[in-house]
Amino acid sequence: MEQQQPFKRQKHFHNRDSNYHKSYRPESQDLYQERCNLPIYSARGKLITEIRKASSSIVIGETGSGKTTQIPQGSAQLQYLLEAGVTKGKVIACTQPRRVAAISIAKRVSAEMGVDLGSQVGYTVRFDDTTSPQTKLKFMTDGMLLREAILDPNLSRYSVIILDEAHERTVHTDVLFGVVKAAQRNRQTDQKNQLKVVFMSATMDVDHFSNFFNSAPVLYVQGRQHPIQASTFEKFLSPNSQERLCDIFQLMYSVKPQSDYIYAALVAVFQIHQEYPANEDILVFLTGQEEIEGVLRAVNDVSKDLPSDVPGLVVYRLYAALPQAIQEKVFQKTPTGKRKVILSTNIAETSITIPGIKHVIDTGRVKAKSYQPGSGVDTLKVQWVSQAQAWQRTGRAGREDSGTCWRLYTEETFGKLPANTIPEIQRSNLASVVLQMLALKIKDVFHFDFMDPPTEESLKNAVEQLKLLGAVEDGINPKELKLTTLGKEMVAFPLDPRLSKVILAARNFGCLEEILTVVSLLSVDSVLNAPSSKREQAAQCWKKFYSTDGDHIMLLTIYRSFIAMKGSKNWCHENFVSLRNMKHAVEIRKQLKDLCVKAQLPLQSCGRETAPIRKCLVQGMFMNTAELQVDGTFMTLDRKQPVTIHPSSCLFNCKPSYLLFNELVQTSKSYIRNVCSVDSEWLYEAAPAYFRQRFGKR
DNA sequence: GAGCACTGC
Repeated sequence: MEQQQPFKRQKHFHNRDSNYHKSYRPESQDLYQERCNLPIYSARGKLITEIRKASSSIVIGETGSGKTTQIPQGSAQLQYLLEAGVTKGKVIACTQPRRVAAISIAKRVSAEMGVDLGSQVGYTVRFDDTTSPQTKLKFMTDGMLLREAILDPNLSRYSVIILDEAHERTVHTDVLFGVVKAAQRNRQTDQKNQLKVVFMSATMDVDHFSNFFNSAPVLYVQGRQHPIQASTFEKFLSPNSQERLCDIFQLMYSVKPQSDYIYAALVAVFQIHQEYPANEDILVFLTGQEEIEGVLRAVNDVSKDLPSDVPGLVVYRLYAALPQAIQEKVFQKTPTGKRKVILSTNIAETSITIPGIKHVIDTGRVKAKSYQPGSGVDTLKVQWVSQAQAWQRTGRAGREDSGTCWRLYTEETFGKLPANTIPEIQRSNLASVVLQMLALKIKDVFHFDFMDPPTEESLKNAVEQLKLLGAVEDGINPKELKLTTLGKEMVAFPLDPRLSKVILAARNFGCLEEILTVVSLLSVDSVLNAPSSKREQAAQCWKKFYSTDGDHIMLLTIYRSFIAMKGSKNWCHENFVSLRNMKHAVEIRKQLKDLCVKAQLPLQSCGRETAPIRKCLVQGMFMNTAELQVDGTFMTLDRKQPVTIHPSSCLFNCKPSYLLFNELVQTSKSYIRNVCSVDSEWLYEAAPAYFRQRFGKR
């Protein structure tokens, strides 16, 4: 029996971390028993032996199989055995796509091993590092490991690298795939310095993974215990009670296509409500804030008219922009005799786990951003989910017990959905990725060993943008690229390269203090946030922050007021400013400021002047500019695309001759957000060649 | 006159 160690409470700046741990804080005396009950526990020894034999291996197992906590621990014990010989002094890294996961798993594993968090077991995430020189097992975000790789491309501190949740295919994990493969190859010749790699994933794309990793052996971990029975529903037909006693997971498809998935979701909620015991909670997947607010009203309206003998409903919303306190309500215990209904975006797919969900309603839709390298515009559209995503949603029901999942589309439709979601790297702007790759000494980015390569056009676009910024130039070999002095400086900042350039340009305009604030606020979700019921009042209130120079100056005013009010929660509340996002901006600003000090940039202020700030923004964002037309509309300078100032901007209804914008997103129209007015002279000064070539001499 | 999903350094 192992030693028990109570959980140490760690203080985090982000209070957003707290709710995720709620479902993950078992009593320590139950810990050992809980571990023994994990599907993986009995097979653990055998798995570790297999992992020990192969230089790379792939572990496949569903969420809840225990692989995330048990494999790193098993590897750590293996490490102790090997300590004397092969891997002395080296560390085992285990990466996660999300910081909350890295933190809570580190806490869990240190408790299971009976050691203090921060001693042999620790975690490293942005703004928070609990590791120490004794740390042997380190949980971290994938982005953090990628950052470390820039300083040490062979990852020589590590003996084993475990990439967990590899099926999620974040940009960071995808780049790491190639990086660890290269590091492993480079370290192969030295017997005492070899790197072992373990990829852990849910059951998808097994062959694809194994092919990429030189036919690495695939090890399976048993997952869900409930057999799944699929059937269809006509008019929300309920399965009979006899079947339900058989511990079978019911998967239901719609017989006919649903023309209105929102209406169908509403009907499904009330059908389940009438057919199933009131203590069984429902989770509904919808696409966005507005949709969720609408369904919330509708459910509440309908439930008012329910007969008095039908149990009541308690409806909760769940989406990322929702204030923390309201998000946490989904964890509240439902009053006896009432049913909990949660209306959620795909935040509940992976990021937040709500215990006790018995029924999932899947509309089959998701709102997703897509990027076309040709157009340079991001679009935000409601799309069909992939089959893998549908299964992920299904898996949110019946985690402790059997459950049901209602797919509001036909089995035929499901069959036609793409098997997997397109990896993020194939639908993102790669400027930042390419800059990082060059810093990792990957000179030929076009032939990098990607598991699923992005299009050549997309890579070319990124290189083009970096050249425009003066970060990258052609090497001696025409196929190879190299970083310029400026490019090397830009790599230090965890920002979009355009914003890194803006920060570095501030040294020439004497306004780094202001630029740090503006860039930090541009890096977080909108700090202006109001509940829909108080929209008018909020809009009126925000007018006192407005600037005729634009949103960037408005953001600066908000930040200054926030600091003057000493970060007062009340002030935020009264002014409809998001305290959570402001705190996040403060944290980012501190990190950026530290990096500036390291880079020896002078921390100067331009006082009340705004021109230096706007000139400085132009240095990095000159390609994101629009010109006023004779008819009063705006047109982007580079692609001559008609755009509209977003109504949330303080320059909405204003007509400056030239505008700089931070974002162009197509929803119902092509909107530019976060805009400020600039002088045409500044544009030519910032990028003479670019403007001369494109628009001719004035 | 619109309403932006999610994550990360």
